[in-house]
Amino acid sequence: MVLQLYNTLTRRKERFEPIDPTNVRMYACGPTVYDFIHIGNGRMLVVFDLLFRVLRHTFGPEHVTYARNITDVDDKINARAAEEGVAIADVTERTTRQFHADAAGLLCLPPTVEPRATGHIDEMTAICELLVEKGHAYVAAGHVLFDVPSMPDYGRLSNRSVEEMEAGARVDVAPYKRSPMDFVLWKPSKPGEPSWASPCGIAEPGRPGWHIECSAMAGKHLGQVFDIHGGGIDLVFPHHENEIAQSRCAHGTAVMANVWMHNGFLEAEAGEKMSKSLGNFITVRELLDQAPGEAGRLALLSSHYRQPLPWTERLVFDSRRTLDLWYELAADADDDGEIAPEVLDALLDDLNTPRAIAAMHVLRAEAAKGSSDAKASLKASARLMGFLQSSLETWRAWRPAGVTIDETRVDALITARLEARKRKDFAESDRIRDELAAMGVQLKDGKNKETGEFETTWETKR
RNA sequence: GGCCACGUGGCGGAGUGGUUACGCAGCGGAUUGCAAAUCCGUGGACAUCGGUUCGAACCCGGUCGUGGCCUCCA
Repeated sequence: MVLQLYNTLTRRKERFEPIDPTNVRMYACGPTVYDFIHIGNGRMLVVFDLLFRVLRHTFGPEHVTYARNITDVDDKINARAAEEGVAIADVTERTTRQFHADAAGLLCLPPTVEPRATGHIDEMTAICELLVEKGHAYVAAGHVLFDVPSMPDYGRLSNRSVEEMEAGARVDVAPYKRSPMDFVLWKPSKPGEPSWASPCGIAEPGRPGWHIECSAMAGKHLGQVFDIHGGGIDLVFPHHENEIAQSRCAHGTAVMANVWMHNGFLEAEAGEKMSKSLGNFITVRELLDQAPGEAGRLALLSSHYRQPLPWTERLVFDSRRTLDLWYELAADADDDGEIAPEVLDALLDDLNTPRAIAAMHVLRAEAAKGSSDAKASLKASARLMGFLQSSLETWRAWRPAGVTIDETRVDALITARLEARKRKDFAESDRIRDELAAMGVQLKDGKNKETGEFETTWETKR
């Protein structure tokens, strides 16, 4: 089985052929750092992290370069800083720290490189110069604007023609634009806004437009043409379309990236897109407060990445239960198990995570019946996908944010209950169980697998 | 208005021209002092109408419905 990926550019699933198998290069559009990310951003992180892991497995960990940028210059950041009365850098640094914690919380590996927009201003102005030089951009009223009609196949990624877009255009047409679809590469800064020396002979200082930072960073870290570019489906137009326009016209290449991948949306209740502007979102931080990160990760991978994913508390709950079973079983599994072919095949088939997870359920059942091969395979397969990343003890010790339980007291009560049970004093035994329940502790009676002895474990109520 | 997805059992969710997806819930059983947890087993589906085909949930067309993009957005 070879890796196949769905390519937005061709609207087909295609066999993945890297430009250079010793250096497979992928780029994903990371966050604009002005606030906590929400779980839709989390889905993108997890999906491309999984792809990163699959590529590393296929081509070797040292043969994959994953660039995921941080956009730290943007109007929303400026607005947030003004609102809080703090320096812009305070907002971007704090939010970047939060973002790193959230990404790690969802078990995402750090990308190979994590470029920041503000560190690539020179590359951005260079692209502006190049585009003006080549007749694909022009200067007007202190702006550098991309000249959309100068690019014959503009709109190929989103499958729309300039005429169509103009027909339904809701964009404000600034008077200095030659064509309504032209977009900003560089714009003047107002006093108090971050600013840099402008390119193309513009005297006033300015700042970059929205799309140019990705062209600059991808070009610098991955080259003029690279393998995979990803992001949320809402980025297809205009963001990725414009990135493509800038990069291809500046570099004179036929493509910017060979494969374009886009993940679908999370849906809030009523099948509505979850988004910041609608306000119907929950943050990754809130998710990580109420469930272990791996449960959130499993929930985010529970439908195929291109499909919409209805988000419910139930989904997170079920995901956590599933992981409970995997953790319990894998605890004493061999570390050198084989990744199950069914799991790997599913992942290689355009990251078919629901199929991979179904295969894991089958392995789990076999492992539960006593197959040590299945058990080791379950562990290896789960690890490939970014699960079972901690010990059983750590997994069990997870607590929701704000919940503190006096474990010494819990242990004492459990011991007292076991003694009461031995005396067949079930009234007392049940009373203690109720007392623990009131503390938010759920008891689980069972038999020790090895000794066969009766034993009681516990967890926080869910 | 233009472009693009999607419509599978109570819920979630893969798949696909002819054979079990899978999970949760339900039901039955095992276990348990009783629960919970766990384990085993099990019923139940392919929006609608036509067409192609020996055979379609899967291909084609119409209809109905839902959602997304076209503006900041993962």
